[in-house]
Amino acid sequence: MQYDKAKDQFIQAWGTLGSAWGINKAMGQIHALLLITEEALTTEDIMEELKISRGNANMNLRSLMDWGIVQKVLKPGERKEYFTTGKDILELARQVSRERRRREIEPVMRVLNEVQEVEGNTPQVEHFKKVTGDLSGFTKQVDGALDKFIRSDKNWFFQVLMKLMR
Amino acid sequence: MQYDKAKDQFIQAWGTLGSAWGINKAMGQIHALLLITEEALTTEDIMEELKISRGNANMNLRSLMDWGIVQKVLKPGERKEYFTTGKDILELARQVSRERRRREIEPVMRVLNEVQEVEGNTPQVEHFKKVTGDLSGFTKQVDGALDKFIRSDKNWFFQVLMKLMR
DNA sequence: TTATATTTTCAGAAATTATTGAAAATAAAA
DNA sequence: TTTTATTTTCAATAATTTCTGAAAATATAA
Repeated sequence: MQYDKAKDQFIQAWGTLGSAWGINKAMGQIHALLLITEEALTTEDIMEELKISRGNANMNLRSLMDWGIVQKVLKPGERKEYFTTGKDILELARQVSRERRRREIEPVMRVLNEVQEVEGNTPQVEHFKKVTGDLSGFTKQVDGALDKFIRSDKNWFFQVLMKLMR
Repeated sequence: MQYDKAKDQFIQAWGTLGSAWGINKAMGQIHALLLITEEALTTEDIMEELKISRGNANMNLRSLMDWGIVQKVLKPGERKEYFTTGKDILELARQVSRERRRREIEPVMRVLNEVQEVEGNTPQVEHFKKVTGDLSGFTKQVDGALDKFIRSDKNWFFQVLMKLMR
């Protein structure tokens, strides 16, 4: 397979995966492009490669920086800003976990705790408390494991995976 | 907190969480409603509770059945169809994992394998192979662990979580 | 200071996704 | 069979999200 073809397929796939997981397609594509490019790129490079507008590129680069997975690089004596992303996949997974935990798991846990305060002891209410309690318990467990993963080092992760597989 | 308020908050939160993870809001809300309702519900019940149209309810119920997390219940002597969802949260997580694996992880792994076949040995191509190779390796590991989880029983899961936490 | 390069913003347009509602299809009952 | 209940489909519409492009803001150089 030709490099340009492979590159395009990868960028496309990364964008599609993003969409399926609630991430803007362009955001996924920019990330993919930065991943496979060793050097940092300018907004214009990205606009050109992905055929998107300046506004679009700028907005999604900002989002990626908000997620903490893309960094601005300033080159001495250059006026333009360059962008790059870390190439360590495990660190990437860790950062995405960290953000999703903060953005989605935490709010859901807050609601689950709140609604547990429901009044009454009809079967209906009891069932509601049971289900939301179960969800809350499960979420807490996952959250704890995720926290451990986020704080962990490379070795820990692979050791755990090994344990899991046996 | 009043039951109706708690119920509404929970349904709302479940819909929002769904959206953030690439699942249609109404789908999440229907699932939430079925979760907290012990008895099976008809399409009309759902339309009324969530104030959505028949088409919408029908479409999203079908999607939920495609995901394997909602079941049709036929009541003897009744013409209407009823719908319900399993109340076991761990089993729910397992089923969602199973489907996401099939729908998203598998296609991505296929692409990652394909693009590894890229020709050339320029630094650019070498870097591309390195990054997609790393991604592929990471994905395989996660996929394996997920597979184990899907096939596992309740005890296994909690034992693993315990190990993870210590 | 003024000129120039670069980034950011944001209103409007385009594209995508979700929803409605009524007609068509299906299935059970009479 | 016909009638009635119920589900499914789908074209039209609405809502939401994404994208554009040009103007405004910012920053650097002259």
